[in-house]
Amino acid sequence: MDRELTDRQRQVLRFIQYHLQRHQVPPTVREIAGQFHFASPRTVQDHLRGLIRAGVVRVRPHIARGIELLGGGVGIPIVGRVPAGTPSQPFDEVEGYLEWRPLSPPDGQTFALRVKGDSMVNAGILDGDYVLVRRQETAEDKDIVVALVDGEATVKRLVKQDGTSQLVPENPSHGAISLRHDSQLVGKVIGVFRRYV
Amino acid sequence: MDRELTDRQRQVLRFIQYHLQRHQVPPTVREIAGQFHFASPRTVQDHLRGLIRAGVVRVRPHIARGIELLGGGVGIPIVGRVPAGTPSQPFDEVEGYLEWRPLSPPDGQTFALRVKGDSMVNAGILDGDYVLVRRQETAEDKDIVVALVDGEATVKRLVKQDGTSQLVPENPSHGAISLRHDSQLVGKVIGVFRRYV
DNA sequence: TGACAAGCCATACATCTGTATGGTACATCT
DNA sequence: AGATGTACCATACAGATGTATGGCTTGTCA
Repeated sequence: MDRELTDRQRQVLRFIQYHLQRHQVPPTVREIAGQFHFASPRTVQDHLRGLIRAGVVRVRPHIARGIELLGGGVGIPIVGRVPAGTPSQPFDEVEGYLEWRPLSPPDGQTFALRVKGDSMVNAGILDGDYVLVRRQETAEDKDIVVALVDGEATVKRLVKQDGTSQLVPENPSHGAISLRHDSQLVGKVIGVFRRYV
Repeated sequence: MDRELTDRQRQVLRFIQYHLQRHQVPPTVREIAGQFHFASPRTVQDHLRGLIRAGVVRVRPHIARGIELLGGGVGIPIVGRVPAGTPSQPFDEVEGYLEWRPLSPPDGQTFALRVKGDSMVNAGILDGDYVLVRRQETAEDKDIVVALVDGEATVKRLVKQDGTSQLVPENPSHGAISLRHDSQLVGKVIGVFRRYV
């Protein structure tokens, strides 16, 4: 698997990406056929098989609109060079797609949490930011984690030293909290998202 | 339209959101019925009609999996209280869904850019972060913007004062750049995304 | 008490949809 | 010359799917 895509296959893949962005659902086999003026659904099957072999797509069998994109493509295009002039099709300078579906595999173990307070400002996590958290009960030294302290969820950096664990803020005006047995680790912060109104 | 949702309707909506996150596609009418142990697809139709009247959902007629969420819901669930115990069904404590589809309407005016340098650290934008940019040629005072300076894209805060415009970094060790006519404003930063490996 | 809405059920049907069978045309590589 | 792979076509079919018709029950509100 993971072979090169042919031109046609790339076109089909692009259309699937486009359809997903536009309609929130992948196209049916016949909708793809319609787009490319294929007279037979079989033709689409062939191309899909190619995409599957290349490892960029999965198809849930016997399920309507069962095409799933594996490599991403649902999101915001990441441009390499910023085109100065016309805001035309960015379709070509695109380096990839920024998305967080791969951050959230279909296991329900990823969630978002709104940050309260400024204890992590020096790590670039501000009040009101969203942190993306993957649920797990252990973490490495220096990981940024979410822990339950006195029933409240806090975001801190985990520092393991001499057999003890501490929740260390990234703000000189806050103190560290030693991770006691009653403080429970909820998960690891795998991303930060901030939105300007 | 835009009336209150009933409890049942809210549950159905939650399930649609959950299904979208999990499978990249909305559920079929019968998949919803299965989830709630409805014996008849008609029951789902009733609830869908309610959701349509409430304005939170659109249904593309006669199209498989034609349910479209209007208010968002494709993304990572934002939890209110962090459940300490079992990572069970997430779809009840969910406050909303973190997503950036609303940031990127299908007009191709939004793109992402990888930040180089630390000139905006004090605004919580670090080296390697992605900024989400909406293309526009003007911006307000205090907006964080992307501008082309000497052919390079930079992220700075725009400060308008006494009829002049300046690109001001959020880092004391960097200097401001006056926005000359040959420096071109590319767009406004509407979001920041950072991913921890 | 009666109107009304919410929530549910049973059944039916045309069409949509994934998938299979069995082909043709045209390049490329051996 | 033969094998191989890509790209396409015609047709068929079982099951999935949206949707309609016609009900039933329960609680609410006037």
